[in-house]
Amino acid sequence: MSWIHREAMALIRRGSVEIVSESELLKKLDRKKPLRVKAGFDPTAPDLHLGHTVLIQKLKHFQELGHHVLFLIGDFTAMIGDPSGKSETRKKLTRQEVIQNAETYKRQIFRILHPEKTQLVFNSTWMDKFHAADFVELCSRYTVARMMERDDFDKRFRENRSIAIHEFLYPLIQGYDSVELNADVELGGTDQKFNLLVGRDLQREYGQEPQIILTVPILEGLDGVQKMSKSLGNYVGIEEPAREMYGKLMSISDELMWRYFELLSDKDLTEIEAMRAKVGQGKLHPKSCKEELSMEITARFHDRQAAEKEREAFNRVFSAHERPQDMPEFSASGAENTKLADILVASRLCPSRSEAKRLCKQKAVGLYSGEKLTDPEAVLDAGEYILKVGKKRFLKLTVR
RNA sequence: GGAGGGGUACCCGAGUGGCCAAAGGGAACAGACUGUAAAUCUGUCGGCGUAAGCCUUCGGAGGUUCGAAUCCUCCCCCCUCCA
Repeated sequence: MSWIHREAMALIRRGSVEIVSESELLKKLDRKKPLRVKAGFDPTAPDLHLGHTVLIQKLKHFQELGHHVLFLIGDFTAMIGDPSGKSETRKKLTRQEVIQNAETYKRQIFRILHPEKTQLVFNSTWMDKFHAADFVELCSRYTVARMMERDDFDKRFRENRSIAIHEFLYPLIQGYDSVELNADVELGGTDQKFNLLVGRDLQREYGQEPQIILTVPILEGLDGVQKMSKSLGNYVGIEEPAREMYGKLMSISDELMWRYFELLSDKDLTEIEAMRAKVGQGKLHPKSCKEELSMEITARFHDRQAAEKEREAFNRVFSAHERPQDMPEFSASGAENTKLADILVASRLCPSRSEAKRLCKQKAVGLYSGEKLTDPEAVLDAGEYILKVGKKRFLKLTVR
């Protein structure tokens, strides 16, 4: 292997779980032609989070190596409906919604990918023209037995749980997309391995050279246990404000921090290991590592300055226990409107009066000076206050 | 086509006439401890009301009853088995 390949392979391997197969990939690289690198996305969830970026970063690596990225939006697949799971059937999307979601995707992925090196494709482009006969033809290229090799199908079958016929079609269509695109490489999460492999088989069936498949890990969410997903609420969206992003990252556990370093950071793996060792020996405080991580990620989606600003704000509020420099403002006037509980609700610091009363009782409401306000019915005198609810909710209040 | 099981608060799940705003767990929120970490402990966790209490909620719509998440009728949805 030439040194150029060695370098390229190192970048490609980083953070990947499996490559099928490396030797085939080397052969493709040898031809010195840009590879066609495919990854598919569901158009129904255009709110990307850090979990998606593991894969997108990998696409970027390929771009940096001069390859061609095909960002596939599975709009045809999505229009049929949701395949797996017991969850409620996903509503069908209109053409209009798909286009709109695609725009959102573009806005989000181009925070990472190079727009000029990325080709957006929709599988409806070719699937809409697919005839029933074509479909039968496609189905004839694969067997039930092979389909049943997929873990979840096998498991569900053995447990007498239902498998809808169309669920078999998804891997086939996804695989056929690779045929249509003549993909050299397809990326996906480890949970996609089966589907990716079907792509290889189908390409062979249709007389193409099989694609290389590269799987990346599924990122754990903020809870450190379940996979990051919007519906579980354990995610960091890539379009979130810098403050949210930085704050969420600072709140992850130390253990999870290393995982995030490995999968999300661009930091050298050996450096990460060295850092981890130092923390283990007590020579380095984990918080400073976490700051570095949070800074890097926040800066990636915003910029260095914004990240720096949030680090300061964070330390100011939570370490030095000072107030943040910017906070929402609210003014109230008239005896009727200056009861504490009413102000808390009107300023949206609390969702309801009951909640406000509860928090008062729990000594969660106070002034910035430290004085606790435990009576929700108290009427505030005219003046300026800085209200604090819990640790992170602040309000600049003016009472007239 | 036949037989059966089920739909309960953000999620899982107990509850089969009043003691049910509804056990338990998870999530979340707050307090203590901290590095807003984790872990742990404590408390809260539908709304309105200072409170007594009132209102809304147990798939949907009706009904029985002094009183229904619980009983009856119809409807909608999910699942399993047999064919």
